[in-house]
Amino acid sequence: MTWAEQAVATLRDRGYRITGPRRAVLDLLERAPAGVTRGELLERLAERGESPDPVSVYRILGMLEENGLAHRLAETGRYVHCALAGDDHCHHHVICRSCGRSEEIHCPAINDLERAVARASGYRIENHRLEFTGLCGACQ
Amino acid sequence: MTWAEQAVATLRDRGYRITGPRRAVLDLLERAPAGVTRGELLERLAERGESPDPVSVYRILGMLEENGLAHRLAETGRYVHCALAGDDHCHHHVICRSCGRSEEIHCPAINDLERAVARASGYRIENHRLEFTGLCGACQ
DNA sequence: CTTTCTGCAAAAGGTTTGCAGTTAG
DNA sequence: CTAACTGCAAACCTTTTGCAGAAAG
Repeated sequence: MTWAEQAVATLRDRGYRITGPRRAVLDLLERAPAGVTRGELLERLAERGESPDPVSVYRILGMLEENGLAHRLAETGRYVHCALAGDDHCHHHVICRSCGRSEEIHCPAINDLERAVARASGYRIENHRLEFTGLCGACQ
Repeated sequence: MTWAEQAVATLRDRGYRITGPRRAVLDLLERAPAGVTRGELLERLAERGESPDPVSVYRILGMLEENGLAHRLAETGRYVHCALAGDDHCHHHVICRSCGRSEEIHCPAINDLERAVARASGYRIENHRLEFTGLCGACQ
């Protein structure tokens, strides 16, 4: 079962309707190892012959983000799909500054860090966002 | 020596000119514990009777960011001033989702994490950005 | 059939660019 | 004095909003 298929199932479960534009965006997100900007998304959709309204693409991306299926990287502004890792879903990415490629990473160590930060700052921590930038294997 | 004074010295060292608008922005950044949006910056400048061109404020914020003196939080889009911690200058913040307040935090543990991530992903890591969100002491 | 989603038009907002005049050093 | 910075005007791009028609379930 591919990521896009799982995403479709998740959305259906939550009462969302599965439309052409939504399928297309999910599919493109799945195929884009470096993520995509909204503009690229529109271009690629056009290449395929599908041309949903730019406004719809906006709304779809927003909806996917709210549902934890997509994430916009702060560093580059590109959208990436998120692994469907249930509740331990979190925002950890490594991003290549040369080719833009990015990977979702798993780092349990962040929890210790979180606890330490909570203690030191007096904040009750609820969420976090972590992005590493550098060069991927191919670009070094 | 206040942060703004140090920042002025740093900029002068690097050949930048110290102008009215630049002083004003540095001063406001120093006084804003929750950071400021560009819009708020303009309002507060107006309240003080100074009214630099919005475009200049843009350019000043950009310049400060390039020089590691200010940082735009991805989570909120607010600008905060960065401690002048020489080369270990990095982007670690805790942000209160209720009042917007934020603190720069120091967490050496990130270096271990960075090494682990580099090993696991094959990327050569050069930089990172870490933001925790939650509730500050006063807002809990 | 009903509710949600899309497409379209238009507005609102944020950011960039180029250039002439001003000012810091 | 001279190079750097500001202010201004305009362009540009991104994002939002409202609404009527289409389509998913």
